[in-house]
Amino acid sequence: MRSIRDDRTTRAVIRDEALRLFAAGGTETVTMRQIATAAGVSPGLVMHHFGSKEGLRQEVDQYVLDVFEAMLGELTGDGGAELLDPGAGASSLSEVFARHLPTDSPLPGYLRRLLLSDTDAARLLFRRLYDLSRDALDGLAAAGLASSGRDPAVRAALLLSNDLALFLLRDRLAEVLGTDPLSADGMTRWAPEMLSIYAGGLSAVPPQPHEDTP
Amino acid sequence: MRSIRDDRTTRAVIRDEALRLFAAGGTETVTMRQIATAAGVSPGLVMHHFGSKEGLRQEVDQYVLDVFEAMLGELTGDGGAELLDPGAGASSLSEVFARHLPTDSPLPGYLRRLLLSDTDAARLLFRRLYDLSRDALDGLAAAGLASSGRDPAVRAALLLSNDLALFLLRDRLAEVLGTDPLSADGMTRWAPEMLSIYAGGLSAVPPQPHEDTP
DNA sequence: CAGAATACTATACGAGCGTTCAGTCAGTGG
DNA sequence: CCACTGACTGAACGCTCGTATAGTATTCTG
Repeated sequence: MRSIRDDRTTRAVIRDEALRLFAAGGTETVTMRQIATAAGVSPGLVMHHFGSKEGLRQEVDQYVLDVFEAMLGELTGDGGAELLDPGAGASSLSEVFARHLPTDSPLPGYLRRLLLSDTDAARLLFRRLYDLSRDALDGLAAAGLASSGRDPAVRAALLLSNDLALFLLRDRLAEVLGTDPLSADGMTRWAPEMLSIYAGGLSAVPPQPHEDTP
Repeated sequence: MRSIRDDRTTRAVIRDEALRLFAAGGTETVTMRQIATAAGVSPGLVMHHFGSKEGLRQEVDQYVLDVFEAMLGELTGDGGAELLDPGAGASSLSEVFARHLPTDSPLPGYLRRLLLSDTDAARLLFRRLYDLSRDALDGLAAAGLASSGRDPAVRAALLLSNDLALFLLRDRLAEVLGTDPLSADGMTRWAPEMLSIYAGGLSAVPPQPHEDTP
């Protein structure tokens, strides 16, 4: 599967193919032989580089975690002030990720499986995201842009949960809406609706969309 | 694993144990031998009753779908008028399911795996839920309790997605909140926060909780 | 350029998988 | 009482899995 003019090392190619296959089918279902074939090498070489299937899985895990952590790093520090500002750029985790990742990136799919797996990596990642959500809510509350609610812990969890649902149900949502919600087009449909509810609840009448930026 | 005084047929016991194991570990990971052992029978008997592992899987699928469909049936027809009424009973799918299922029921877990699997059963079920969500939103809009939003299709999908997130992220949410969000206690924390946002957005100051019903 | 290290392949092994099959046992109708 | 049927067992089959190992190419290094 290696295309001509591929600067990655063979080791990186194997890791990337494993990531892609794991994201599509889960780590249990994908076999070492499938990974080897996809990478264009022998099964033995996969063992040579990663020691075992578990070793490969852990390395892919760490790789994905590092990529997301780098993205998350961009969000930290601004206290989530971008949220609730329809004119500004990022307004949610999903949006940030969607902007930084190509549409066909296997990372969202891998993240989905990782988050739902019963592993320490999943727990750590979710805790990290939750803390981020709490900080963002605190920032919004301090700026007077939102209330922390009666139960701030639950409210932060709820906001995070709503956001992650876009990831988890991506395929199902794409089917009923006819648009991938993580694509650019999908985001322009999804984000205003979400922001409208967050701004004024379900009863509020949303403003008319404007075609051009004034 | 069969307890004394078990009125179920052996076939039903196998089906139930398979459901429990499938919910916990996924259909791919669980082996016929594990199922047989859990049901207290030989592997051959599982084959005898269900023909193949795939046959067993399909029967469990259908069984779970039937149970959920029965619950969904209770919701149909009222147009979702219960929603947004903090005093009334059901206000979301999650709440209905949580009320009808024991805390340790394997069904939510099975539903989670089913919904995220790339199967026709998953597509059909999600479509069914989505239609239900659209009907509920229409009902709310007709009753003047909510706006359909700028993009009703997206708004209905968003409400459904938020609701299902509770199912999908149940374990992770329980970890950070210290309460299972699908338990009775968890619901009394979660629901008011959700309703508050739906009623007035993030900025609205929530009313103080009242200990007794006046 | 020799030699060591590393990249890589081919083959094989044992374990565990879904499935098959011959046979035992209990109940049932004629 | 016999023949038949469905429930059920236990051993075995063929296959695929992850992994080990021996050996060959390639690259690095002094």
